[in-house]
Parts: sequence; structure tokens; C-alpha cells
Amino acid sequence: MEPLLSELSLLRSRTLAEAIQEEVLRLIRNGALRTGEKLGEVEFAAKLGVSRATIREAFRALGESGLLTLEKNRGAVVRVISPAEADELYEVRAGLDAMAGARLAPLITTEQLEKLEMLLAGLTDCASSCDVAAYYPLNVAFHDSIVAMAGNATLLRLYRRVINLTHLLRRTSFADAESFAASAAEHRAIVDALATRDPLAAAEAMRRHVHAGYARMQSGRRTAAGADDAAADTLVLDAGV
Amino acid sequence: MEPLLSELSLLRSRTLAEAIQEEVLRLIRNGALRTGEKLGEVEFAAKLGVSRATIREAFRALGESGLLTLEKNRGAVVRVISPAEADELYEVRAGLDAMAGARLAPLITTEQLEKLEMLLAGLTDCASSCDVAAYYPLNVAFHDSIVAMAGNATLLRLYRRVINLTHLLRRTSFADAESFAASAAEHRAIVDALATRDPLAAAEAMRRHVHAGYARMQSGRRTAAGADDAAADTLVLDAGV
DNA sequence: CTTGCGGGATTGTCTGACATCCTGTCAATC
DNA sequence: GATTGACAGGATGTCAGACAATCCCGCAAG
Repeated sequence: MEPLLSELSLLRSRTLAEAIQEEVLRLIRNGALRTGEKLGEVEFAAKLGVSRATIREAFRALGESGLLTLEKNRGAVVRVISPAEADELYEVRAGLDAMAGARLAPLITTEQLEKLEMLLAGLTDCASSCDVAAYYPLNVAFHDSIVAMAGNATLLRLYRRVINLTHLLRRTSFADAESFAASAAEHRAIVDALATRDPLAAAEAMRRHVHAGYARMQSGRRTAAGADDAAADTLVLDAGV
Repeated sequence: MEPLLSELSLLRSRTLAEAIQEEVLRLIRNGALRTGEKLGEVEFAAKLGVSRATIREAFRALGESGLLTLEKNRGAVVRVISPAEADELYEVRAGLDAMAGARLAPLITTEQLEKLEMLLAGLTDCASSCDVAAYYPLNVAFHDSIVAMAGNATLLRLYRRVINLTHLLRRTSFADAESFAASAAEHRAIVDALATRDPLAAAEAMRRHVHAGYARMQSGRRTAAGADDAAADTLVLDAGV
């Protein structure tokens, strides 16, 4: 974790606790920290080269954001999300995405449509070459862009919070070209609906995509059950939502 | 063994920082802390009888929750919400309420309907007697109950976060019986729509109510502009949303 | 009026300390 | 053998104090 320190000393505009907060989020996102894992204060402080007080500030913020579970006298663990909570999470996410779609559709500009088309082109490229590793960040950017374009910063904040929580779910990639194609088609449908400028159509396209993606993720996990080895753990990919 | 546990369990399960967090929220809610007010660490630590470290943990969590704005080397201030952000906030709230309504309508039980009817009866009582002080908490309870009944804990968490943010807005009460009546009618419409068990109708009733309530709040503030004296500051009431 | 310059106040961060609580172990007991 | 009790070790909750970096404000100079 030496690279963190060099980065920290360079970023004077951020507080140490904030930097650590982001670092933990990064560690969760890329799978270095896994669900249920315990984060000892002294251990973490030593590893990151900061004091316990700073670590505790970061942990408390992460607890408030829902990424960590803090229990008194028992420390912090990476939050465990039950299947039921995952359902809830994706239902809420579908609702937020639908909101963004409904808001954006009537106001979307041609530049924004072009940007989405560009992202979509990248997505279909990755899909056709089955490059799952490249697909994931593009997919995240695609959805984040739509919500950001909706022009409601409060909505964007909530959306990103929910997205961060979804990173706590063990992500499974779809190896089959079929799922790739379905995901790509849904993305296409979203952009088309936005181009129509019809709020309801855009909202529905978004909602359908999230639900379908979640369903793909669940079926993917179901088929991948048992093959839960180290390779699967380092595989950090989304379900094509 | 119950009596002892009541006090002990509170201290055992709650950390000092968490208690302070709630205390600050309470102070914001009842108007003791006003928007834009600065919270000095040492001052607050002395006032609450805790150390700076604990205060900083609480402040960081509150910053993450959006109630405080933390700027490096500049301290914490109660977040200031611009009119544009207020618009965003209520739009998001309308969306969340609509989600809850849509989810609850098909599954609502008769007991739940009865509870809502009871809350509604209390609301109309307060409305007819123009008891604004009693109206506010009932109103909050009414809406919170609906979202809680929706059975999506994640949604409820997000909803409460948004509601907490709305507490940062200077609330203005409607003195006129007209607004009272409108609010009561909308609540009636919500319960009726839920009783229908039609998701779309319930969602629309919720959404309309939030938007109408926000409009009432804005018009109330507009007419109350200028009469912005101490009495108005201590008046902690909602806009009948 | 603007600019530049202290100096006090506040924040960021660390160290060290101590009481309390949790956890795992091991022996005593039933 | 399972349950209980006691105990040591480690982790957390909270505090006090320290110090550098930074901000803020007033005042003098231009």
C-alpha cells in the first residue's frame, strides 16, 4: 500500500480520512476487500501509515454510507448484503434509473445523445469481442452519464450511493454471448427511447434494463455456484446491468 | 430485568459519536441549529462534554449523510440548501414516495389501511382545529409509515435520508385553512388510492401530494417574506407535504 | 480601496494512555 | 461430554495533550 502514501502526500486538498474513505471504496470495488471481511483499526492504521483517529473517522463515514457495518466494541466489517437486500437494492436502483430517464428524455440534447451513442458503440465493441473486463467500466460510465445528464445532483448522489452498495455484491460475469447481446440490445433501447424524448418510454427502458440485468446476474451466479475458486474471486465484473 | 436494561442497553449499543450524531440531527430538526451555522469542534466538544476526536467522528458521519458541509481547514457548517437543490430534493422525494406507493398498493393489508386511516383521522383533526404544531409530526409519521409499510428497507433508508435533508429547509406553515384542507384532501386521496390496490394510482397520488405540498411551501414562504423575524425562526413546522 | 503582513484561532493529525468489552482457552463442575 | 466460570490477550471507545498547517481578521503601507 505504498502507492497510497505517495498519492496522499500529493493531494493536500483532501483530508486524510477522505482519502482513506476513497481507498477503502476502491479496495471494495476491485475485490481486495471482500464482503464480511473485518477491518481492524490498528492493522489498517499501520498498513496505511495513519493514526487510529483518522482511520476511525474514515470508518464512521463509510458506515454512514452503508459500505461498512459498525458494531460497538466489535469493529468494522465490509457490509454483507443478503439476497433480500440485493433485491431491494436493485428495485431502488431501477426506480432511480427510471427517474433519471424520465427527467432526461424531454431535455436531452443532441450532444448528449452523441455521447451516449459513443459509449454505446464502445459497449457493443466489447460485447462482440466478449471483452468483459473492458465492458464493465464502460457500462458503469454509460449509466452514470445518463443519471448525471438528468441534471439533478441530488438524484445523482443517491444513485451513486446505491451503485456503491451494489459493488458489495459478488459480481458474476456472463461468459455467454447471449447475455452480452441482450444487454447491448437493452442499452440500444435506452438510447432510442431517450432520443424519442418520451419520458415514460425512457423510464420504462431504464427500468426494464435494470431488472433484466439483475435477473441475468442472478442466473449467472446460480450456474457459477460451486466453481467458487480463487479465479472467480479476483474476477471483478458486473452482470451487464 | 427490564428496567435496568433500558438505560444500559442504550449506552451499550450506542457509541458516543452516534449519540452526538443524533443530537445534532435533533438540534437541526427543532431549529436550534440553523442553516449555514458553523459548528466549532472545541466549542461543541465542551458543550457536549466529549473530546474532539469523538466530535470529529460524529461530524464526519453527518457530513457523509449530507447534513453538514465539511471543508478542509474550515470546519463544519450546517448545510445550506439552495432553492435549486430544494427543487431537486422534492423531485427525488416525490419519486421515492411514488415508488413506495406503487410497491405498497398491491400488498397493503387491512391492518395497515386501518393504521393509515387512524393517522389520517388525527391529521384531519389537527387540520380542522388549525393545530399546526400537532399536525407536523403526524404528517411525518403518516408518510414514514407508508414508506415503511412498502417493505423495502433500502428504500426506507434512502427516504429517511432525503427527509432529513428537507429538515434543512426553512419550514413555513400554512396559516390558512385552505392549504390545510388541500393537504388533508390529498392524504385522503393517497389512502383511497392505496385501498384500490392500484400501483399506478397510488404512485400518482403520492407524487401529486409531494409536488402540491412543495408548491404550498414555496407560496407560503413567498407571502411570509419580509416578516422574517425571530418568531418565524422558532416556528418549526412543515409545509403540509 | 487594495494589498500585504502578522498573530490568534481553528483544524488536521499523531501519540499515548486507560477503561471497557470481546474472544478464545482451559480448567472445574455437573 | 457438555456447560459453566475464570482469565489472559487483543481490540475498541474515549480522552488529553501536543504540534504543524491553515484560515481569518485587523492593521499598516501603498
